[in-house]
Amino acid sequence: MPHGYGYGSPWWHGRFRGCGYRITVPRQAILDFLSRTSKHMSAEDIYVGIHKTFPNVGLTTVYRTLELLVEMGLVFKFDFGDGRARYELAMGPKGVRHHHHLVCTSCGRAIDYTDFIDEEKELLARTEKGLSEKYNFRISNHLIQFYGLCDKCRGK
Amino acid sequence: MPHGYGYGSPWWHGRFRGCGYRITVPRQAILDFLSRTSKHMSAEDIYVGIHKTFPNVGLTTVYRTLELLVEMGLVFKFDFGDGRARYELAMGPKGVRHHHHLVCTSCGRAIDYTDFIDEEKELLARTEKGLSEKYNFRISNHLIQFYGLCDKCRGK
DNA sequence: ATATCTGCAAAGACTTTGCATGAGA
DNA sequence: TCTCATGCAAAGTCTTTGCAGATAT
Repeated sequence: MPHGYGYGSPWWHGRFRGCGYRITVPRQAILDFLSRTSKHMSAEDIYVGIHKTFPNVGLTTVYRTLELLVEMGLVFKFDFGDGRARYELAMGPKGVRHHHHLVCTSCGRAIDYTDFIDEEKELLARTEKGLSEKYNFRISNHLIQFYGLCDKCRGK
Repeated sequence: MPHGYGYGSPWWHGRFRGCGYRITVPRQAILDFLSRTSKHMSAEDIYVGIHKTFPNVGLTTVYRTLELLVEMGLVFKFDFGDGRARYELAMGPKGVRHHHHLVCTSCGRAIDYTDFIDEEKELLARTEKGLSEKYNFRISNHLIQFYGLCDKCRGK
């Protein structure tokens, strides 16, 4: 069981304890919710999504938890240009699912794609190495997004 | 004179008239200001920057003008993760200067880089073509950013 | 002449902060 | 027990909108 998904503690419990962070109901609810979806959720989406089951969890806690998860590297934060941040789990049950986004500039819809990832990975690895050395940066992450009009919005 | 920089009208006058947009003092001031800098400016940076010379130009107009320029494709809008948008001219006097950004996640500083652009261009062209066909998207733009710690922030 | 543009003030939207209470280890 | 986490309310920031007056063509 690669990432510890089973009947015991979720795999991220150790990660929390290692950092001195507490395992609380809201944090479990948020991580559980994110692990059950493959969409890009806003803070409010998450708040609404867990509200039926956990009505006591406030929007503030959602924001604070997401900030923590992003800092821990468990969650990625995206900006699709509509003024609200989107979040998604960095790794799913099947491990890291490397992908990027195709964002419609008209309706804001974002599509995941995984095409060309292998070639891309190779170029990115080289680029990261080169940039790290040239600019003395410690690169930890990258973002690639394509913008355009989705099929539905092209007709307009 | 490739882009019309000289003693006559700036090259973008025609572009404005072609769209039915008027050439006004604030618009000229903002485009002129952006063309004199190579940095990534926030709306307020621009407002402050032109305020000495054009004290009557309000922040609202800066926002409205930037929105227009982005829509026209004359200006790119970026998000470096600190909650305020940054803008830069899409093309300078020497034509399009294709580059991407290296963003420090600690201090927010953004560095332009143009390394690996040629290889990248080729891969991007193929990727764009493939994605356009597969997802029926009309891709018009892309964004690539690397995140990490800059040399100054690595010491901390 | 007239449709567009502008500035000010106010509103809007998302996110963060203060602080007393509650809960995990 | 004792520090960390939470919820609520309020504040903070960036950005957008309404509207009357000004401006470009």
